[in-house]
Amino acid sequence: MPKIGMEKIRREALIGAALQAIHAKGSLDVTVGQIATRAGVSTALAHHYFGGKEDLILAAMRFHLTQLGLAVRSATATAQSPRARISAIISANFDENQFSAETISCWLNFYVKAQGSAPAARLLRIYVQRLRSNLIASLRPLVGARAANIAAAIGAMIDGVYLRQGLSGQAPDRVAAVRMVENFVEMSLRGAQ
Amino acid sequence: MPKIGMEKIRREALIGAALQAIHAKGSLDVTVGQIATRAGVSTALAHHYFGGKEDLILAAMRFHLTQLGLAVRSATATAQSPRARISAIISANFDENQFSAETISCWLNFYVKAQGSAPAARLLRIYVQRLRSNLIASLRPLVGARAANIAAAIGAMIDGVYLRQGLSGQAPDRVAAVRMVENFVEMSLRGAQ
DNA sequence: TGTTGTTAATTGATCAATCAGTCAAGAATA
DNA sequence: TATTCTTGACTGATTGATCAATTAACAACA
Repeated sequence: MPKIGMEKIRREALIGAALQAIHAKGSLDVTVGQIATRAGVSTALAHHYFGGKEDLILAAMRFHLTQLGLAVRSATATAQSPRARISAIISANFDENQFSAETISCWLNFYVKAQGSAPAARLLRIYVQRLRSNLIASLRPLVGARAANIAAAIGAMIDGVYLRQGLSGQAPDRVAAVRMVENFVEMSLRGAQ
Repeated sequence: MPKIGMEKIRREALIGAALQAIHAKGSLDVTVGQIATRAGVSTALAHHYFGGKEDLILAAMRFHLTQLGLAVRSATATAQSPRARISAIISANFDENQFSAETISCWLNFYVKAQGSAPAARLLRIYVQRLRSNLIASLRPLVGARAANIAAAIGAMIDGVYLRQGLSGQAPDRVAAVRMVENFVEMSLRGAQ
């Protein structure tokens, strides 16, 4: 029963289905057919709206990138100090939506995809860059020139926690994750004069 | 011109070729044919010696796991104190062989594979577990009960550095990597009483 | 030494399965 | 009717895996 203005609905459904499928299989090696079926449409329709598998995957990446961006902006909006902004950034990176089993396995797969796909690498670099500049902006008033190094370490630690969470097979522990990174931040700030 | 005793030679050649191919493509999505050609043998021979693609990939994982284990053991052998042993472990994880573009992209792919393959997950957990217990053993005399948390953070940071190195596309900077982790260790030890 | 049988090593050819992408035609709405 | 939406059916290409057949090394023996 075709209706008017289905494009947006279908695209969103297909992106959601792609993310589900990636998580379910733990790999980007999902067929367009599996994604389409999950979205309740035909393979041909997926191609019709996205042109090809590659573009569908990239759209799924962009979706998560946007979600994370929104979470960070929302969390930092109410922060009243540089220190509070740092905590808000960290907290947003580990919030319920980002630090879930499904999202984690998708990010992990995107990282691997980036090794062989220039567009995917570009998208991931946006994430890295954005996190980095957000952190540095908040760190500089507190630690000056050390901001860059500390930001890099925080970023690596966050990514590492994601990586290991994906491997553990256990339910993500947001509190422990935040505590680990916050502890590092505290030590880094204390180490500054 | 078949000779006797080729099995060991062929297996090593195929494992090496698999690692090269994985790095070259940046993905585990390499065909048995590509690997076999790189090793200078036929597809059928690869199957003959490894049973199937899965086993060949797992053998390649085991190879890196062994190499890393040897590097750590060799580095810690001469360490005269718990603190020195920690540095030796970190240094080994970032030595020339481990922290190379080829090895990094392989590890990254293995992490993803572990999400959908129980045997691969088991192998990776060996690595995580071994690093963890090595670190804790050396940390406990220095920081007591905080050892477990610090070890987890060090492990996450190491993995995170690998992850980001894979994405950067630049030549690995071992010195900077070691400095970042060592700096965290220093802060953690100073934070102990 | 020459002959013969046995085992190890290796491959070309091929199969069955899977998949991304295409297209023309059908169905619903305006 | 024109437009939008949707799909079944199909294809060209790829891939992991299999297997019968070939070649060479080796061993026992005459």
